[in-house]
Amino acid sequence: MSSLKVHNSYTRQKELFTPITPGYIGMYVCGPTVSGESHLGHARPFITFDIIYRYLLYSGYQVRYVRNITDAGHFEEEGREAEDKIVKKAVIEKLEPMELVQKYTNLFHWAMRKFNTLEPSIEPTATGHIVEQIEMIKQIISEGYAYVVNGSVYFDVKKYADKYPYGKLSGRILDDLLETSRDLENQEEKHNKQDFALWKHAPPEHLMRWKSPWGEGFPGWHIECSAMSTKYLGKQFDIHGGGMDLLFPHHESEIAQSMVCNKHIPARYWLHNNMITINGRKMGKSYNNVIRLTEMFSGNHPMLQRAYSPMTIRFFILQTHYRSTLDFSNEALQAAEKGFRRLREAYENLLKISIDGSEEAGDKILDEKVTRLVHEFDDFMNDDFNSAKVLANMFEVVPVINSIKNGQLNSNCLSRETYSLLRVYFKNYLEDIFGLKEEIMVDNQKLDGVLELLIDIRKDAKTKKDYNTSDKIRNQLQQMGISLKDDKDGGVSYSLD
RNA sequence: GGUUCCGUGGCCGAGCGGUUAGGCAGAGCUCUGCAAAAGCUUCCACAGCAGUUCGAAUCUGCUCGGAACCUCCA
Repeated sequence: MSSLKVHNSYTRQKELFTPITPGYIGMYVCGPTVSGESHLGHARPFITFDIIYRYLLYSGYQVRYVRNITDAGHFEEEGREAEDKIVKKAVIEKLEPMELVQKYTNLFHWAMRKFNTLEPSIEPTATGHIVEQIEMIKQIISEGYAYVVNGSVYFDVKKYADKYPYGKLSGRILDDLLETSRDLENQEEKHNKQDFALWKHAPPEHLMRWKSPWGEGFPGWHIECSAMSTKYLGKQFDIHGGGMDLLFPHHESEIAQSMVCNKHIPARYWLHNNMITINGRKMGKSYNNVIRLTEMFSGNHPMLQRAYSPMTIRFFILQTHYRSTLDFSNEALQAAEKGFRRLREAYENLLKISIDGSEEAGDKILDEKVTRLVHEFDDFMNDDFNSAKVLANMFEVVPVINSIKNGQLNSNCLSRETYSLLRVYFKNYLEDIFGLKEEIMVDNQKLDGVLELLIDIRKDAKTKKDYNTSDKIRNQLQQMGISLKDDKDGGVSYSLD
């Protein structure tokens, strides 16, 4: 079997992945800012890194997956706004800041459950780690890489860059930053434009505030991730993930902070997912083109022709490599929905086929092809998590499965061993790694019973060639969104829309 | 302006030197009481121009078009 290679943003290369401690992996992923509702764009990193987390588990690693909740709000770094976003919104909605944070945290968790993502091992909050952040800032000051002005603390990027490679991750050159930095207000506190805040002094109207050695204030944007990743994963860990738009300044600053305190680059492998675009443009609040997850699931948005289920979206995201942009459109979502259903039904057929396969494959060429296609799953995932290629191979197997189910292919064309290989791999990939669960849950046994009865009555009618009755049953069920399908093997199956 | 990336068939998307990727849609056929599903077959490609090479969607150069980051951003 091949070994795992990942594209490391830090080196811009695909590298062989070797964990610091054999068998164990520490992974930190930048989580949501719970000052508002998550949109489709936010779903991508959390689904992407969920797949990565699941694949690492599948590969036999013991993984500690840390994903933070930013509940202290992100601040206008340059201090353009004297108050943080969460507080602003709280005033508008007349809510306590923590009430707002709680509301959106709950909503986020609800969406993650819908997407069938595994819970992280630790989900630390920024507000719960103020002490750690203050300690880290103190250390940066004592190391000489930060300075205090009017109750705020700034990181001295220029000084840092003399000794460390600032800008390596994001491919930025310090001098360019100096020239191109925008002229923003309230910058006079900073020694240099590219310096960033570690701690901000809180003006009197600011509700979220904590005591610190520099007066009352709140933490800067980047320090929480440095503090929490160090606390839970150590001075150096294996994987740091997030959206590409976080490369600069967020992750660059994170590296600088951790470098000063821990003398190590925090993570060995930096993985970044690309953006979801809409009409070729990044989905983001600045562009005013977001579709919220609640809107995706309900279809209640002007750009949506209808609702799209969480699994459809998950499948949609999986069909593309995580480092490519993914363009949203109704057409693409509907194509994903149909494709996913076909794959899912083939999987169910695979489980239904009664194996009277022999030791020897009846069709050696087909058997070898199927075996090869399945064995490639791991190779593709080991190649920087290429889920798109895995799905393509799965779809190549689909006609084989369906043909066997329909009797168009003899069931002993594959060897017994190949059948079990198929079952094991489809289960591992579809359920465990890709997390694509069946959505149409007929958990209601009564409904199941009623349908069985109707199917039975219809079968009798058909035997008597009473097609009026049989068609009536099928057509009316169809109108209710229940499709009856006469299978080749004489059975009848149904699916709910 | 700086840095980086991308441009693949009707749509979405893999591929990164030699292969039919794959999905959705379209066409034809098979199966079927009809239908749906399924199966089989099939049409439609690599932005443009030049170069390297036995061979390029894949490498190089230029042109055109688009995007991300440089500011909160997944």
